[in-house]
Amino acid sequence: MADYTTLTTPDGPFTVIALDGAVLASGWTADLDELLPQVHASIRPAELHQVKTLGTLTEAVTAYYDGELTAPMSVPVHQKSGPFREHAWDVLREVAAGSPLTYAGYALAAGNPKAVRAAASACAFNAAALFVPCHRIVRTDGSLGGFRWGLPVKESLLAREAAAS
Amino acid sequence: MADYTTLTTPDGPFTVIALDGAVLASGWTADLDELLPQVHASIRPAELHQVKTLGTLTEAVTAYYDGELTAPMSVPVHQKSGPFREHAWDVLREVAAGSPLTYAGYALAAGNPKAVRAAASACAFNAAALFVPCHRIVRTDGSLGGFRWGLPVKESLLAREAAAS
DNA sequence: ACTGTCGTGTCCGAAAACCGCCAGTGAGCG
DNA sequence: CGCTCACTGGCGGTTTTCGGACACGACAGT
Repeated sequence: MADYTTLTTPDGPFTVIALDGAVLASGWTADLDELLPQVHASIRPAELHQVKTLGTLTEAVTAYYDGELTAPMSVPVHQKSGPFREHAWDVLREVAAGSPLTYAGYALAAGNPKAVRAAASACAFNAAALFVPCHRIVRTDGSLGGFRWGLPVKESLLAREAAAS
Repeated sequence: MADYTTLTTPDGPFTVIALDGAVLASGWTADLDELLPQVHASIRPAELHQVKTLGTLTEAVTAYYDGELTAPMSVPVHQKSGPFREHAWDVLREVAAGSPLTYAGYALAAGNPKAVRAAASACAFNAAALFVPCHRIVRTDGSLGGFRWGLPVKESLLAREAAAS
């Protein structure tokens, strides 16, 4: 039985699903059916309970939009996959706002320069958007690449982080 | 971190691995490497700690060999598999000593008369020998069938239980 | 009698499909 | 000649799918 809440942001409604104080999934949508399937089947909650706030988790989001860009990086996140992805996600949380990485650079940082495509998969299957800042990875040629929650949101996030640094 | 202990029986050394008072695995061997792989990977303990006794668990075994054939049936057992097997294991614990069942009869009792082969698999993958009395299932033609700990042990157990009833 | 075939649930290994990419090509254009 | 752009093949980790293997027994065909 996990909790969820939706809050309003400049980029639209942002929903967070959490269990035991750790984020299971999050993204710019108000639709749970878009969010739940991203949670690895083995830890997917059977039931959800709507709450007004998730304490430090929701605070981190509002803090982020108030300019404290590092706030979401320190909340616990719980997601499962293979060894490479899990490590890659950890690495991703160390990437600083305002200095985006290319997919190739990200693969390198994750310890396997040749695993570019796998690194892109790690981004694609990251369920905890914002808390694990997959939006900070862009293509080598400077174009944005993909984003589950829409490229406009990715662009907005990057612009906000670039402006603050 | 689970506990284990080995005790001596008329049928040879018998080892029990237990966690939180429930049997994880057991069998007529003194070799942990024969026992551990039987525990479902998702609940397999990383480390083992040898103990002198496992309290009621070891008492149930000695009681059994003293003639209290039902003693092992009431100790908690913890093992994981698919729905059919888990149910089949529960059913198996209700089979009385001294009145062995055929594999076919066992499949029937487990609720799926056609799943004879699956029932045999349930026996084969039962990790908690004696506590879940898979030795009480024999072939339709009266021959013993298989037994992970050696057919002589299976025969000895059945003879003991037949004599007492 | 003896031999083959199928049914059933679960696990295991191998193989294939999937991808939020990228570097190397070759054609088209000014 | 220099540039862009569309196309292609290759890259690696994970998930999904598929085919076989089993502690057997009933049945049909030799």
